[in-house]
Amino acid sequence: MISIVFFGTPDIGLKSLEHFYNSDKFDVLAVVTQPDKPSGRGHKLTPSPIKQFAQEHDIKIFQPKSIRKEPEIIEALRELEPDFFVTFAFGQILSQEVLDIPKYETINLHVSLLPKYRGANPIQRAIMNGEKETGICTMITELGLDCGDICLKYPIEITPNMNCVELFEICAEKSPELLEKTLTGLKEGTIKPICQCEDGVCFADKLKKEECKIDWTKPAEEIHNLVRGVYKCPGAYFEFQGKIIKVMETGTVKEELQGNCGDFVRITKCGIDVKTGDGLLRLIKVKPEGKGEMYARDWANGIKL
RNA sequence: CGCAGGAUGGAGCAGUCUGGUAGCUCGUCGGGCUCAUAACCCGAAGGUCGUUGGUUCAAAUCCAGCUCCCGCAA
Repeated sequence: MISIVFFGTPDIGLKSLEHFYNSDKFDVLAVVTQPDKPSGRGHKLTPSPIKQFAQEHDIKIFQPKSIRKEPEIIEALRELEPDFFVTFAFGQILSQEVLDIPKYETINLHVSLLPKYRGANPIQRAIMNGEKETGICTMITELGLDCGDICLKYPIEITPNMNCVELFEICAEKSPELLEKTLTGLKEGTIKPICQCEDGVCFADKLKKEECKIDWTKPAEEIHNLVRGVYKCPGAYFEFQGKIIKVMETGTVKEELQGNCGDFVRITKCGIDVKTGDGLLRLIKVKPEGKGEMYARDWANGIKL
């Protein structure tokens, strides 16, 4: 029996927490998650998905504003005498004092092939940059940003039209097994964590809203990568007649037609072809402000393009 | 009580202000044209206008409640 405390906030970690909870090899002593935040329409106070799971299954919950500055919570965690801390998209930086609590280690799961894409938005950034492959890996948590020694890696192929939500799901799906192998391997001493090579380091900065606005002078391929990289969170968009039009699904067309960048140069059953800096971008599904998701063709139809 | 928009045949919309026969562009089905088509022509089916109540001779339209969808913001 391996005892753990799970640190996580969004739903990408749910499957992993669930796996630990249901496994008879693990004992989830507690969950640490971000405080409830006002969210959604009406700004209602909403608990994190991890907290909701913990509530439903009577797992002890800690919600520090900042775990480094709350000695009572640190003390309470220490009294649990856990074997491991597991962090997965927790959203707060731990202190050395916290890292030292577990009997073995504090393990972080990061959704990239480190040392590439350290930081906040590795999944989206990998797609935006047109990567063909990414992955998940477990590491010994150290004070710096995603810089600890690597335990295990699992590569994941990024297919040409995959969007970030699909990739999120694959990562969430594959994580429980990797975490389990990591913890059991570390406990048995069969895993020797390896230092990250500093050569390939790059960072996945937090997404800014402005980055999601489509620049039609860029190549179609690049815009396509943006669209699927930021799909639904928050979504690539452009403005049309004063309204924000989110672009949900696109394709690229290797063809050049007369027109200026951003012009709708052709409308067919398949969608709206937009002139870009290089090639055409085919809008397949869009979501106009205040409306639901719809085929680009239907949108064009309704506004009589 | 954070700020808005919306619900009308299968899809996307107009009509609502100023109450009076349900409209447009697509799709579907049938027929025609064409070497052919995502093109064109002819015809047809398909809607108790989100829901409940109120006002009225008469409500998609005006008034009130409810449900659901959804953008911003956080």
